[in-house]
Amino acid sequence: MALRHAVLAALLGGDFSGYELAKEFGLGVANFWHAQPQQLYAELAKLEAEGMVVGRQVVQESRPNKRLFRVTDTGLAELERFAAAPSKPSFIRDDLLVKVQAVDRLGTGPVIEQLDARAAAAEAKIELLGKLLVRLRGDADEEEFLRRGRPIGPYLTCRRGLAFEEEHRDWCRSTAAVLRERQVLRAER
Amino acid sequence: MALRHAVLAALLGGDFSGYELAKEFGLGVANFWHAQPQQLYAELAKLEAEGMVVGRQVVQESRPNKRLFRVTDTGLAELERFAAAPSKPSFIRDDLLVKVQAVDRLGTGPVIEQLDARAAAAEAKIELLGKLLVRLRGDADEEEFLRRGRPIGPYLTCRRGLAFEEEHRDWCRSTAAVLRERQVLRAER
DNA sequence: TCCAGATACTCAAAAACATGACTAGTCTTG
DNA sequence: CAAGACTAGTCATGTTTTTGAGTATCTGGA
Repeated sequence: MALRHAVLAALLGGDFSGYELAKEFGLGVANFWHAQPQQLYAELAKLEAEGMVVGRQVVQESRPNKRLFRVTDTGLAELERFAAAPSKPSFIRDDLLVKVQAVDRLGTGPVIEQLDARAAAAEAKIELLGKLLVRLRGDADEEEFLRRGRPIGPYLTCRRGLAFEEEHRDWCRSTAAVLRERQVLRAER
Repeated sequence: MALRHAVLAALLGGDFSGYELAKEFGLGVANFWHAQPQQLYAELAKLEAEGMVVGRQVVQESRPNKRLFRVTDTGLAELERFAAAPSKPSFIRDDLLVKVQAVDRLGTGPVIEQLDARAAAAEAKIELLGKLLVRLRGDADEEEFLRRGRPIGPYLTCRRGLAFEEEHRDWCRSTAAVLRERQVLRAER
């Protein structure tokens, strides 16, 4: 039920085509929701049918035409309703954690490799999000921006994404270190 | 495709019935996967049909009989295969973050309330996980347990869950504080 | 003694999410 | 100048996850 709201929330940041929206979902929006492009096209079509967004054709030369979508008052009202309704709790759901859970009975080599890869991926994302934060707040310093800057929503969700990635990286590193040390100890006996 | 592996990994910790497994999924396993009881019963039936687990009837007086499941060698081999395959990246997907994203154009009151509620829920879970960690490591101190304790898998995933909840709580608190301060500033103007 | 809650499951349906294949022109880079 | 990536989508199918309702017995507390 919430993909639609994620789309509406993303469209508050400007008018986007399905294609552009997909790119947003690859970066900023990825901090709170994840979806394939096909899903977005489908959802936009539904939202338009329900009057939550309106699309307008933009004719382009030298590349395919596109349809830009804008949130309507109906859509904004729906978001307002959604914001006041209770949220469901959020969980982690992660392949790699399943593997770590089972690590006592499994070969640890591949798991350690994947932990390293994940840590590196998280590190890259941290860099990216750091830059995104700077871009979002312009030339204000953070404290000042938090007090008065706009838009504040995307900034706050981005901070959450950043903290998540940092935590993720740290856990991957320390877990890989623990498993490595145990490998060494086992080899010694 | 990974629920089955989460079930297998959970069953490594001992033999469980569907009902007991559901309780595991409410606590320790919740740190890396989430599923409804109905899903678990269905998955266990499939896994049994495929020979990944075996069930045995346990007759009980004064309460319904149950079927305990154990992972077979086939199941363990499947876990091994899974552990060596590449993992998909993990994302956050959270209703509340969607609301925060849109907060510039919405009434902030309900969002702040929900942030407070979430922070409190996270705090409660932190307590719980703290206790679970102590129980898992017995009387060893943490450093020693990480080096030699067993089983280490559940301990490591539990640490991840704990770090996640702490980060979540902190973000909820600081975000609520930011939004409150901005409300005050807006009222003053 | 009644009622809520725990134990132990089952069945069915709907919603959400993921995957793969396809079209078709343009722009960039080696 | 060819290969590959980018723009801008569509269509179909399959899997996973969620939601709701139901059954039946037993225990513990007001």
